[in-house]
Amino acid sequence: MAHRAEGRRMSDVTLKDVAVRAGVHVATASRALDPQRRHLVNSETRQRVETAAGELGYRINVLARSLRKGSTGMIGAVVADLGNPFLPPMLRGLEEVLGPRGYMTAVSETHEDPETFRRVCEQLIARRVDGIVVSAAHVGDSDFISTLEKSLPVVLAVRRVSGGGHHTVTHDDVLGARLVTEYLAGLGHRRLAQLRGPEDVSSFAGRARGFQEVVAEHDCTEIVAHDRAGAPTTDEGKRLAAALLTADVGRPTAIFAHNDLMAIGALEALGEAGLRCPEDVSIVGYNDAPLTAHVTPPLTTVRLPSNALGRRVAAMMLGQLDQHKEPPTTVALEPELVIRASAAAPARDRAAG
Amino acid sequence: MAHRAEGRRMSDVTLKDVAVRAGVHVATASRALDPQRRHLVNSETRQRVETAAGELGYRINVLARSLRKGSTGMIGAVVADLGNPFLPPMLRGLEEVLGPRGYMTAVSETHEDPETFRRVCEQLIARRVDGIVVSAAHVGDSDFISTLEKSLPVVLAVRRVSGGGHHTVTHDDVLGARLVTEYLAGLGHRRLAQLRGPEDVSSFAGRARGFQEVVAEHDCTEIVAHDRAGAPTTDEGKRLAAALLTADVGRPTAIFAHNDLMAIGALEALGEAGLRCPEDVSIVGYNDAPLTAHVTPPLTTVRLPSNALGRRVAAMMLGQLDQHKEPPTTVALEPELVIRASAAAPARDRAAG
DNA sequence: ATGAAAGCGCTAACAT
DNA sequence: ATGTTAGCGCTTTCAT
Repeated sequence: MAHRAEGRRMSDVTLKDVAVRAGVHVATASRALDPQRRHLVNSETRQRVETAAGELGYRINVLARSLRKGSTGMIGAVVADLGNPFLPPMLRGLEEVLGPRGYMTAVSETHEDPETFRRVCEQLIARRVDGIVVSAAHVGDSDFISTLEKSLPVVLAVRRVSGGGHHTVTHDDVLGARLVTEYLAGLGHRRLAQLRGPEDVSSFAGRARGFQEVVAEHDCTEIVAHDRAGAPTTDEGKRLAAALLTADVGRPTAIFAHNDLMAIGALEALGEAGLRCPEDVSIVGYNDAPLTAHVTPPLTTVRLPSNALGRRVAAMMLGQLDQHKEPPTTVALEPELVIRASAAAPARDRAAG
Repeated sequence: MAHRAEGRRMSDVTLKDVAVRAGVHVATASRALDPQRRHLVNSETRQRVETAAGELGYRINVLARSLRKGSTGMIGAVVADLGNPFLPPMLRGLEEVLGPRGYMTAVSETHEDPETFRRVCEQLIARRVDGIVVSAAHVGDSDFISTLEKSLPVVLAVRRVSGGGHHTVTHDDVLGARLVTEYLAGLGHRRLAQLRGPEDVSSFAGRARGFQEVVAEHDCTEIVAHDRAGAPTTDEGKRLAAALLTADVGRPTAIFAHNDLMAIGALEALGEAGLRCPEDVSIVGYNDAPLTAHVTPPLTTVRLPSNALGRRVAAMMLGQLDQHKEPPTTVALEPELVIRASAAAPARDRAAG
């Protein structure tokens, strides 16, 4: 822009310049260049304007347009951590449906920090995005989300907040955990444990609940870890699993890790304890992250329909953008158990014990 | 915004509203709310303005501000695929240095599609971002990048383009490949092969070159795959490796895969051919992606200083933003060989062959 | 079919 | 220390 360059830069070419060169009024130039209104202008004039624009290297100033029109055509996507394997497919799903409708998606990270989360959201509102997709919420963020909703359309993706009342699309984490736990119980396991992720994230809370429901229904025993993961990482998984393996109430025959990283950590802990998977202890993960099929043993885990989730989120956003005043609903998409080799029937002697 | 809501929304509160409520002129309100100019206003008046702003839930309209000031405080980051493991740390590096300087980073994906690439860049320029970080370039994009540079500061990250002449920060891929290949040669391997990624991406081109340099220097033989990967995926790696293992010129004793996914694919191909790694064939990957330490055997690979790269990129961007007219330079950051278990000395009989 | 004029919300130069 | 005025680049009535 002018303030920074000595000479005029291409982006400094303005609609007025184009109009002058084409010998028309800016209003006409504006019409000629807008797909929506080009039919209002003589096709010959339009030609002239288009040529002029091309020759000058004109690029519309979306800032000015947005200011005038009151909308930016931007959707902000706020995610906790781009390292999460389900995010790329989800973001792609968003683009796939928002893009053709003329919206551009901009992704920002919070790194799971509440303050950054708020700052990023405020920032996006200040920039007048037309809507925000929040995939970084913690369960206690309900009031804050309500605040945001006073300013613009919001859709919660992946993570819900307590209380409901917001437009949200999540994975069905309770179901996912039930799938895992029922599979384990069906295999004959009775002494089960879970490696829990941070409970202020609805995904982990849901998995914990699904697990416990099934444990209760099948009269299994939950071997409880005294601790829970600070962050759901490989190291934390290893630490928690190690504690579990030496529990004074006896060790579990199967472990449900709330995500694949912790499952891999548990695998490591097993190895260091001289135990084998799945012969001595079965392990199941969650997310079906890349490469989980290639660890040893290949990890049984849960696959999430993340691309579909992104598309649903986008559809819900469009609903709000288009003024369909649908009441807030939360839809939960069904995950799928991927059976590989890290879980098997418990050894005879242990099952009997 | 007004056009979409029936009632007035919080974001529709304007500076004028604040000024009226505080009983001052908008200009005064503007000053009072700007950290840079608050000292120009009586502290008592400032109080009144701040209170009024707080009560009304005023949020500055960055669109209007940017239009007036001629800069947006936004930096666009254009990446090929968020699934790439080196991107999150790099993006974080960007934020870490750009954030404190008042810039916000917005990430967009191209999915490796040239048309999307151009569209996204144009879009960002239309939105008047202050600069673009391009991490999705193909080697032939030099002219296009030059075009962009006419409009705004550009820094190339990770991938360079042919011809040079742009501000760029990359990983030293030639060095990385040399590290791998020298390690392999040092182990005693003489019959080497590489699994090449798409050659229109500088990273892969560099790795191919480093590999071939060392092969020539150590009088090794490159067993050439007739094919190359369309996309550097596990499946492609498996396909290429399978072909290599049945090559009529005899199979290699070591394979350098241009990334970890292809290396894992090669591991699979080995397994299906009844061969063991590293006893029969050594395999080395690239990127040190998550979980590569946990596959069997743990993958020897190359670790990239991606966070540092992001920070350097940001610094280079700030240099341009701050008008230091440094000439375009390209800096290449050194990667590091991570020795695990997928590469070992070749078996005696094969080494002799 | 085109032009004139107003204004989106803000900041900067210039008064006072 | 505060108010006045102009204008960033565009779109949108309203005239013609």
